[in-house]
Amino acid sequence: MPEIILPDGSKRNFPEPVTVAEVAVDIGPGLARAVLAARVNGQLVDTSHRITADAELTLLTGKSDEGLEIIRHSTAHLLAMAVKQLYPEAQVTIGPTVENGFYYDFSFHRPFTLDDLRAIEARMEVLATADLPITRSVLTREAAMDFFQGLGEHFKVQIIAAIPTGEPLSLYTQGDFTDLCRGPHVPTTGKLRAFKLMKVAGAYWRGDSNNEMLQRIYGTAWPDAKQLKDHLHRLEEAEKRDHRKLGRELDLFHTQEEAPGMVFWHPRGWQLYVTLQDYIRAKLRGRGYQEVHTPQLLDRSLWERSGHWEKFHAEMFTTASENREYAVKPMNCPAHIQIYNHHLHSYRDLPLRLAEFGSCHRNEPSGSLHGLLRVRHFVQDDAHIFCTQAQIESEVSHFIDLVFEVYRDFGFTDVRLALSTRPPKRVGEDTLWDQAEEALAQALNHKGLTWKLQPGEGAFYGPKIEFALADSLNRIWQLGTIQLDFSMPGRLGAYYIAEDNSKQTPVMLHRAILGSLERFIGILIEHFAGALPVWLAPRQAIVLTITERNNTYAGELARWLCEKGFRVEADLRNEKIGLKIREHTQQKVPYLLVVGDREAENRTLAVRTRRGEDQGVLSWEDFLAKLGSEVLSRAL
RNA sequence: GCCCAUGUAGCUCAGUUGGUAGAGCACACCCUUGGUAAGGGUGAGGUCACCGGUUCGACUCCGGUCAUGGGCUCCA
Repeated sequence: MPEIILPDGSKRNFPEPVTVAEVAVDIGPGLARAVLAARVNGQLVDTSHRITADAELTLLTGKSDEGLEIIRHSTAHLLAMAVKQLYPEAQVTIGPTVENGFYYDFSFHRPFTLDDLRAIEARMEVLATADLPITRSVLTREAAMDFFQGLGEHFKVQIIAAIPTGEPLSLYTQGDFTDLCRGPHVPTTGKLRAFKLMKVAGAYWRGDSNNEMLQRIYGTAWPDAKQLKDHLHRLEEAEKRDHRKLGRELDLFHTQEEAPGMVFWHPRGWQLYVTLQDYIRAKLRGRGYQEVHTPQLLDRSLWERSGHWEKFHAEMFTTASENREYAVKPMNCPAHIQIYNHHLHSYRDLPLRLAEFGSCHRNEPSGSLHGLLRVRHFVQDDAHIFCTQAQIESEVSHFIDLVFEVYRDFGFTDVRLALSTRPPKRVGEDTLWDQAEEALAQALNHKGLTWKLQPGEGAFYGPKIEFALADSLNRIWQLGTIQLDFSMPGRLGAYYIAEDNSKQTPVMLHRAILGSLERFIGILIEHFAGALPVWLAPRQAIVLTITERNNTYAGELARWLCEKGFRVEADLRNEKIGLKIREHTQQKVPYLLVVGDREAENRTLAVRTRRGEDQGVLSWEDFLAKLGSEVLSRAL
């Protein structure tokens, strides 16, 4: 006699055990059609699940996040079924859901082509239309192993072998296809109506680069056709703001074959770069930082002492000259320690904060390069803080404040924090790691911040706090970091004289706010879709003439604004005003200042924004004041 | 580094069983001096990524290299 409590608190009584599907029918035919799975007393189950005792029940449809997950997971099974029907020799492995969709990895003797993908998708459509029931069965681990052994699915056998003995395993069957799966799944394949296969890619079995390369097919799936269409539209929009495309269109930078992973900054891109550097310099002012600059090349022996050579020499660029071998610096810390070591320090000197726009080169794997977001030459807004154990928490705390302030200036308010702790391969005593991890956690907790623990993700020399943010498309980017280092100062002989006249090794904090200027600019471009706020825009305004009669006046105006400290150009070409408006709007210049005979006569300018708004006719001084206040307030 | 795809004019792209290349935009010159998202005409511009092979002949076929793109792995 189960009594079922629904999420709205209402109760329904049944004389005997009922399935989830039967409850849905009891509530209404619309829900009966829409229900995909359910949560019974917190447990996710299929609609065929029989409820035998009193229970809390939530019916899941495609409208809920959980329902959507189930749709995607079931679509992955549908994909595997189609692949097995078309290519019986293909071996199935795993098929989880991912953001916006799913993938399924197959082992196959040849790569899947785009034609294969189309054929598979067509077969999936057929199987979905056939509306095959999806049924669950439970087998012992041994029986399941025998079953997949019999099918010749060796990867599934390996998966089962990795599951602890004694656990019963569930299998899901639809038509002639059966897959090992925890479930739940939609009741029939007909519930899968809006999906699309997106791409095929390689992926290592179990994510290990020593293993076989599998064929991964990615797909997207949604509750209905409209949501699928919207998703595809969002992808198109994201493509439009790709920083590589905008970098070319806005003439900011380029890369070329002769310097893979290294950027040629064009005048406008470099203007942005310098603006960012100036901004960071201004932020460091008054916070006790001192800017330094160190060599690009340092003798190999220094990197051996720092420990980097052993761990990273394959990714370091080297050069030899006059019987010496140098490494192009991949990071700045050993160089900053040299500056620290140049003087004898008292505990009274600490904390000592050395900042550098540190130019670094890392020979990243060729396959990982990506526009400005993953490069081989980049400049970090780097700094190293030398301090005592006791000063760690306050230094970390001040840094967190600084990071939040900086991100807010760019309009990023959704900042996410993570604490990464000791990795398996590391240097330093565990007691040091205990203290270091504790100090970072304390700093976060004392500020009342929420943060995520990332066990094993720390650097080899110390734990770190990572700062990530969400951009206008809700994509997450990791930017800033503060890392504790109990190791390198000791290895490179840094010390200070403590209050008791003893020699002590300082703690070093590595920290960056933007991370690398290159990467940050890439993120900014995509976040703003190229329409940078006035304070960042390479060209803040452009003066457009109606006829060549107005050239002298336009030139005067542009020069005056430049002298006042703004980035303004004049477009004196013999072209129609419509063309000039179009071109500079596309170039996303914030303000277009139109001057014709009327404006020249009255010494005014007609203001139009890149968004097409007419802001009327202003005097020189009024426009200057407007520009000035927007730059000062960093208006977005 | 691994898997797949791609590489033709500054940009976006055509080029159909192998016979040394086209368009639009951009560029140059000329006409036009026009008031808020493309005025008109003429012209110039390519070692078809690079190297090698097959062939009488290769942008086209084959092999290799490099780069780019999408993933995987990695990311001090």
